[in-house]
Amino acid sequence: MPRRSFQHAPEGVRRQDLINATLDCIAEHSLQGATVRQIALRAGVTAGLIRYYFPGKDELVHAAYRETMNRMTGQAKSLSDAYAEAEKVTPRQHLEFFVKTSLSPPVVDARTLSLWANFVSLIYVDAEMARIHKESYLAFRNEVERLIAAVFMDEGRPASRVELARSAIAINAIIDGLWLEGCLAGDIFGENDLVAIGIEAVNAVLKNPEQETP
Amino acid sequence: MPRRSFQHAPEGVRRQDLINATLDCIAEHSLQGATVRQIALRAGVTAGLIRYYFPGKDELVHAAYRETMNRMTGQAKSLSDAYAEAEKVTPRQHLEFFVKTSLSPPVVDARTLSLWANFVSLIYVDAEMARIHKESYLAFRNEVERLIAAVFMDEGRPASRVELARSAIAINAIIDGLWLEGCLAGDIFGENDLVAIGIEAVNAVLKNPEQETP
DNA sequence: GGGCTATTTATGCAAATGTATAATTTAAAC
DNA sequence: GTTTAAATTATACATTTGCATAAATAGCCC
Repeated sequence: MPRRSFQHAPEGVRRQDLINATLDCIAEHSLQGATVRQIALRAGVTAGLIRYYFPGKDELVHAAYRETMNRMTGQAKSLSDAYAEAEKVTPRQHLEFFVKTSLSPPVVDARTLSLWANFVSLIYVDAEMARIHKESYLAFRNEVERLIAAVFMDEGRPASRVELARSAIAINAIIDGLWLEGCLAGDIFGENDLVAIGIEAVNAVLKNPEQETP
Repeated sequence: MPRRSFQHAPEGVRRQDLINATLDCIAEHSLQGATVRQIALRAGVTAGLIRYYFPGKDELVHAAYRETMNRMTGQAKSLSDAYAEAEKVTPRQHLEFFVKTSLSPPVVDARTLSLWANFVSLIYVDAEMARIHKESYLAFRNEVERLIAAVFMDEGRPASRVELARSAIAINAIIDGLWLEGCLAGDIFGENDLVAIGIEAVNAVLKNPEQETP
């Protein structure tokens, strides 16, 4: 009885295949359904191979998490940066486009949320997952803060360090919250609604220069 | 060798014990760590008993999810309703208090987020979990909409049905997003910061009567 | 085209998991 | 005090899980 035939995969692609298969399994059947056998089946290899590319299943999941976050933040950032570069836009338009990208597919997507929730569920169990989370969270928030700082600067509004941070937190929350709603109940409102509401809310928060009413 | 001694539990308490034990296991060790044996150990009973109170493990998890969402939305709603009843407050103050409650412990809490993420990770796998999610999500959003409608009414601002819905979505997003940030990175900003930012952002969104700039 | 090494398959294993079932104990009913 | 029904424990079972290891294959180097 001959063994099944196979091919040697080129540099790095088998590794990537395994990561993609892991993401598929997690998104569709949750972590419980992402067994080494299911992952291997999906990747078109046998289960043993996983341990050739990764020390263990945990490390494969770590890699899958990093991949997911890189895709999510990368998508929004690179798309809106390319847009800002191509056309001559104001910082405010740049920020708006960033919001729009963050609130449109494929960032807003049931599958993306499923992956995200599965990974977040491991943050309190696995220290490495916590590290990856913290890293990607700060990356996203810094990006938001950068864009807001540019808006303030451009519009000649001096903003203190803490005021800037507060705005970033609020706007980050708006994006995150709408992203959640869009992913979870995407069928309820149309895609454009989400973007419009997001931009409107962000502008409302930014418009708020004086606060103290004595 | 005698069996271990035990007590008959009063009506409903054993069931509740099992649910609480399940929540503990999930919060601390994720769904993977919430095995029937671990749950039983935590509840101080033996594993077989679970199947006396629940048809299977799935149904126990469903019950645990319902419990969690009831606690979360119940907390914010009942606390702020009691507050509104006790003192004579304006609808705007009522809304602010609701925001405050939603952005303070125990709603904002690492454990709560851990539970929530674990449950959400099952939404796409388990139809009953999806039902529970949809139900509790709509309950929360309706509550927000109700509070906002009262504000509009009180301040004599006629708001169309869709305008109201849009405000509710945006404010809901602010609460959800800040809740997320607070749970995930609670150490970064103090508890009061979160509430202050939330109220400020909500007011900014509400302040925004006219939109179209021709 | 014959070796050589990296890559891949195949098989096995011990531990863990959800569930089923029978035996036993508690405590309420009478 | 017995009887009896409900609550609980104990044990067993078939599957599944991650991992280890040995055998086999593919494709490059010379």
